[in-house]
Formats: sequence, structure tokens, C-alpha cells
Amino acid sequence: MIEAKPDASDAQATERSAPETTEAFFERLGATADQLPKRLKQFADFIASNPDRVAVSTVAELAEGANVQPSAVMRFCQEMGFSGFSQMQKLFRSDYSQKWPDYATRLAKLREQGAESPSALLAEFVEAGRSSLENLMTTVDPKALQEAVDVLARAETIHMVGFRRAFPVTSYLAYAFEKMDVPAVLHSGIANINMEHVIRPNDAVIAVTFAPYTELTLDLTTKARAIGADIVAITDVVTSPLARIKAIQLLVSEFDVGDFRALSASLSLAIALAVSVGTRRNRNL
Amino acid sequence: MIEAKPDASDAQATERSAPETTEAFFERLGATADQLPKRLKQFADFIASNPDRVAVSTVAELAEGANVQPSAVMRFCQEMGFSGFSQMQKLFRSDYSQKWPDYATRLAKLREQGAESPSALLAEFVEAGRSSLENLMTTVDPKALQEAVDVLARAETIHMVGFRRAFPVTSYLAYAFEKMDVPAVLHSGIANINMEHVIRPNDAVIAVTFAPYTELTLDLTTKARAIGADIVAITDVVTSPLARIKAIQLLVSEFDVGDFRALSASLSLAIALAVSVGTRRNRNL
DNA sequence: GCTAATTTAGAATAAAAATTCCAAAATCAC
DNA sequence: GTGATTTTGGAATTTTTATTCTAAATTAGC
Repeated sequence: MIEAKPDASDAQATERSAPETTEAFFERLGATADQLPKRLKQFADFIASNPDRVAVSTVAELAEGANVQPSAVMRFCQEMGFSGFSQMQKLFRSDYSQKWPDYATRLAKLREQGAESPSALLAEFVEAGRSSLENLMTTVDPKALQEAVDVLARAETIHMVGFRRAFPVTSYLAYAFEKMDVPAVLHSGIANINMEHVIRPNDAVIAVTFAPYTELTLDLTTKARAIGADIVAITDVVTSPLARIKAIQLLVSEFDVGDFRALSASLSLAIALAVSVGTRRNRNL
Repeated sequence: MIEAKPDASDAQATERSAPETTEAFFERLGATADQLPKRLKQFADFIASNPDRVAVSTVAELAEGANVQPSAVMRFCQEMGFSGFSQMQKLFRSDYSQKWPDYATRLAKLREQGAESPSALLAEFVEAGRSSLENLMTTVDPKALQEAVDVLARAETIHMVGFRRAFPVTSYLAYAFEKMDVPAVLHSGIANINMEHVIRPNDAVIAVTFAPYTELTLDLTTKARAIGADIVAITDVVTSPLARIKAIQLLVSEFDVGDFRALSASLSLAIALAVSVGTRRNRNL
């Protein structure tokens, strides 16, 4: 009936405020775990060894996994300083999702403020580039990459197709292949000469295109596919039109800053691909 | 009241059965995306570029992110062969726990699997790129950057000069300037036509070159300087030959992987420069 | 071994989320 | 243009999930 005197909760006050990162959460967990009641300790142990489940499970599922009652889970969450399970799960979810949401909202804010000094803008592109690179490691499928290297190492001639914002990527590929003596043709679109007939059945095409997809790239690639050439696509999402023609897809998601992107991830992927192909081909000489 | 006769669903049967892995899901998505109605396609694009959100979001959240109604999300899920969103999310959630290991451990793993696997090489380039970007913020002098923007915003026409490994940088600058309606000329070296006479005293030149410096770039730039044009140099070290001709120098140090580099830093610097110049010029209209 | 305080289990309730439904709008075929 | 068909938006409904509550069990202090 009578509450504990208010000042007694002072000591708990710090303990009661919710952790703001999962690191802080686990730190607190480690510090308080052994003065927890039996079932709560049991649950603490469970999520300590299954931290990845918190973001994607319900209370009931976690409770079952730890062999405790759902209400024990609730008590645990409150003990850790959260208002309930939902708040705790929110932390785990935001911490997980690769910092996409955080980054996106941060960018949006900066855009509103219009921090337009060149250095601030540069900082944005640097940040976007770093995040894009980090992401690249998760979006590129190692198997697809390996397959792409196989196909390109086997090809007689490699054709690079990509215009506008994709052109820096293809032109860098051209430079790399030239330096490694790999027979490769850069389709630059110069002089509007129709180059599709130089693509032979035993050739391979590296097509680079991002939304909005350049018509010419899709055209050339589709025709090359019809001839029988293999296609390796560097593109942004699986719904890209290149998916239809059975291309080997390497997915890159770049963060935009305003209407532009830094291309860091695309170029890193391209150069890694080129060097892999180059060393493979030269070893087989 | 009367159900469609069972055999009518035969054709749909294959289409209707739910994908069992996320790979299968995205494969199907790529194959069917363009024959989807507008809103469903819109949502398809959204989750194609934000696949990681599916496991940890509600229907309402995803719907808002894609700017569609929750019911559209439900229709999408059913179209893809799931009974509803819950079933689809279940798939993504079970797939999720494998992706939990963070960037650092993932990188370490990739390196382990043989120094020569394409993925390992990609990891190297990603790492190099991230380091280069980090460095960029310290090597680029904000004052020099500001000065470069001033000069370029004032110029009548901007000329971009840079060949071989620098060409991706200049070609991306050309793309950006074109998109922002800034009068700019890309000196591509095509057809060996001597373009130096198109550079006028009120013009500015962006010269991009890294060791070993391409003769042609130094030539063209020196001549432009003699005519009276301003020079902005994107280069690697202060001892670059461009230092002699009183160019505004923006220094970039890229980390090499073998004989190649990812160009992340150079491109980030270039695009930040271009966007700064573009917004400045368009504001002054 | 008894009493008081704490902890637990499970049911009851409240909140939130998924799913369905239907009228309105858009698109298509003629 | 007209009618038929598909697609869409939004509200209504159902289901799932989180949260609270209380009596029973356990534990700790004496």
C-alpha cells in the first residue's frame, strides 16, 4: 500500500532510464545479471546468447525459447529500464537495420538546413560513400561475384556498356582491363556508331546501369544476350530491367546526397571484378 | 459463392506457391516486377532497395516508406505467393539471423576464404576505399576547396582534363555539370584533335591527374594557364607537377590494392565540388 | 517453523497489428 | 465515348501480440 519512499528510488533512477544502444544494454545486463531473480536471470542468459532474436521475435516466442512465462519477459524489460517489451525491441530493431534509417533521416535534416558550404557537402559525400561501401559487403552475393569472374575469365572479348552516370564505372573498367592486357571494348556511344555487331557469341558483356535506366544500355545488352553472349550486370535493385534477361546480377546500393551519389561502391565492385578477372586470365596463359 | 474450379488455378499453382528462400523471392520479384500494377511495382522497388527492413517492420511502416496503402502491401504479398504479410515476414526473419554478424566480422570472414577469392579482393577494396574517404577529410584544405568553388562558379566555361585512371573522375564531372546546366567541356582526347584553343582566358580548368602523370594532361593544363585560365587541380601529392603552375590544389590520397585503387575519395571530392559549383551558379541566375 | 516479502504462473485485458472488404477511380477493349 | 475489368484507397473487422493483474508459490528473516 505504501510506496517505497521516493528518495529510495534515487539509486534506481539511473538504473531505470532505458539504455540507448545495444552496447549499453548488454553492459548493464552484465553488471546486474546476478542480482536478478531466478526466472529473470534465466531469461537474461537466454538473450545474452541469442541477441539476434530480439529484433524479430514476439514476447511469446522469446518466453518459450527461454522457458519462462511471457510475464517474466515483461518484468525483465522493466527491470532493465524499458517501459515494456516494445520499447526494448525498438532499440534492437533500429540498432540492427544497418543504420539506414538513421542515416536517411540525418541526411534529410541536413538538406532542410541547407548546410551548403563545400566542406559540409564533401563531408556528406564522404559519409554516404562510407555507408555505401559498408553496405556493399552485404548486398553483393559472393557466389554471384564468383560466377561473374568465371564467365568473364572465359570470354573471348569483354564488352563494357554503361552511359551517363554509369560511364565512370565502365571507363575505369576499360582502363583496368587495358592495363592487364585483357581484350576489352568500351562501348562509348561515340559518333552514334552501332557497335552491337562486334559482340560475338563467345563474348561477355558487363552492363552497368542505375535507375532511371538508360535505354541504350538495355537495348545493347538485350541484343547481346540474344546473340548468345553472357551478361554481367552491375545495377541497383533486383527489379532492374536487366533481371529479365538472365544476367548475373551484382547489386550495389549507393546512398544519394541530393540528386547525386558518390559511386564509391560501384567503382570498388568494378575494380575488384576487373582485377579478379585479370589475374585469373593471366594465370591461365 | 461458387469457387473458381480447382483446375483453373493450375496455371497459377507454380506462381502461387510461396518462395522458400529470400533468394528465390528476389528472383521471382525480378522476373515479375514489370508486369505488376503501379502501386505494387512501387512497393516492389521499395523492398528491393530496402530488403533489410522487411524483417523488422510492420505493414504500416513499410507502406509509409514506400508511399502506398497498407492494403497494397497485402496485395503485393499475395501476388508473390504468400498467404499474407505475416508469412512473408516469417521468411525474412528466419533468413535474418544469419545476417546478424556485423560489418567487421563479415569482412574478416571474407578475407579468410583465400586471399585470391573475388570476395576477399572486394573486401580489400572496400577497406581501402573507406580509409581513403576517412583520410580525404583531413587532406583536403577547406579554404582551397572554397576557393576552387569560387573560381569555378565565376568561370565562363569549365574544362575537364584527365585521362586514363583519372578519366572516370572527369567523365563523372561532365555528367554532373550537364545535369545542372553548367557549361562544361570534357576533354576526352578523342580523335587526337587538339582542343587547347577552345580554352579562353575567362575559363577554368579542372585537371585531374595522379602519378605517373599523363603528359597530355600537364601539357594542356600548362597551356591553359599561359592563356590565363584558372586551374583547379585534383591530384595526389603536393609535389605534383601541377604545383608549379599556381593551380588551386585539392589533395587526395587513395590507398592502393595491388596496382589499383578504388577512386572513392577522388570521386567524392569531384562530385562535392561539382554540386557546390552547380548550386552556386544556379543561385546567381 | 512461522511470518512477511518477493517472485512466479497463468488468466484477463488492452493495444496494436494484420487482413478483409467494398466503393471509387483508373485503365482497357471495343 | 461506353461498358467491362482491373486497380486503388481507406475504413471495418479479425487476429495477434503486448501488457496488466491477482492468487498461488517460493524464498528469506527471525
